[in-house]
Amino acid sequence: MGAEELAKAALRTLNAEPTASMSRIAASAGVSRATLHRNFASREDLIRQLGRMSLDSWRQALDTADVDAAGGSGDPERIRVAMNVLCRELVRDADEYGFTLTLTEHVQDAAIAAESVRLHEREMAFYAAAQESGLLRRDMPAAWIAYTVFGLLVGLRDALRHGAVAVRDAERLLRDTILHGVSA
Amino acid sequence: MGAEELAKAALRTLNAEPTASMSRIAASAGVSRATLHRNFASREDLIRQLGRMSLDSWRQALDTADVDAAGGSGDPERIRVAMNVLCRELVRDADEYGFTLTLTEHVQDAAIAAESVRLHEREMAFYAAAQESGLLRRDMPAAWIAYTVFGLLVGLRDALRHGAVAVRDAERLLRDTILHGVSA
DNA sequence: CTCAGATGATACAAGAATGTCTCATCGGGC
DNA sequence: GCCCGATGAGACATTCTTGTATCATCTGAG
Repeated sequence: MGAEELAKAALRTLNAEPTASMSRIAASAGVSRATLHRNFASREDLIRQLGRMSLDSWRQALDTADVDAAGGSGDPERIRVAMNVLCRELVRDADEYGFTLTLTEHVQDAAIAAESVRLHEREMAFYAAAQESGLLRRDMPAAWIAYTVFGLLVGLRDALRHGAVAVRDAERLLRDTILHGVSA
Repeated sequence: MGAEELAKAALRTLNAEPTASMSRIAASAGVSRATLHRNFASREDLIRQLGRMSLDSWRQALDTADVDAAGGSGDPERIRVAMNVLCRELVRDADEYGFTLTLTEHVQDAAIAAESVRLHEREMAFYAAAQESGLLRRDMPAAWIAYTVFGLLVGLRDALRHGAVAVRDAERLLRDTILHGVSA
């Protein structure tokens, strides 16, 4: 089993059990604790790599949605499309990297924290552009919109985990709720 | 320092640092570890009591909003008022009991898990009634609406914690976003 | 003042998790 | 068949946390 697979196995375990010990993670992955430690020098190292994977996935979501160019263009239609793509990509993230959403250990690593802030600001700038273009309402801070999306991702993660919503409905529900809320 | 104050101090510490040890909790509260243990036999006991406090607060929110009677009445105006009150109460909860929102240890205690399910269903029934009365959209599962509110509370908690939004704006932002989303 | 109760400081044992190490075993490539 | 690398099993020391116990000190009520 390669380091990549092992990391994903660890991710699955930690998604279900965020405080799982190295023993449990190894057992769930079907390898010995020794092998786990051969691939990840320490628990901190493992968490850090998972954090990086999560940030990579987030960055890829922003890239795929092309938020920078779309935001810079100011074109409402283009921004609308980017917003849709972003929702789709973020749903995938929430499903895959769920536990990193509410993980607090990450902040300890300066590089990860810095990258997290950078992506957060990139996303926020996009929302600000969407506000200016008239796509999103202007009577809220762009920062709050970012926290809205984040929070709804957490809610979606839990809803998926508890089986309250089906995966195939996830994207529509998320996008609809972000944009229009739950009012009739 | 009474047990009540101590619990609240512990709550503050755990809000900032969800995995804080008993030593850290005691130090943050300004008491010795011995005193902390005199008030709470074990860490599990402390967490359980905080969980109970959180659930009490949640139940009180539902009670204050009078969701059962409002939902049962089917009166849209009454439901609308209840929804507003519920938002106000939940904002208070998110601020005060933030860390319990994403705490996983609680599930271990059967009584707490059961009560949590009960309140969740109470809230969901209210949303279902709100859907039937025409206040909330019907093209979403009531369960998803509950997760929406939950997720936005998590987002709000973090936004408040990071200083991204002011406490005085919290209620309006939450209610507005829940009901109408962020679209212009 | 006196004393009971609460508190702080400290020590102690038990358990869990971590990180390192060694050794035996297995399996594929040569 | 042989060997090298990866793996599993297990031992080990270390550290952290927890829960308990003991003792000195402080404080407020009587």
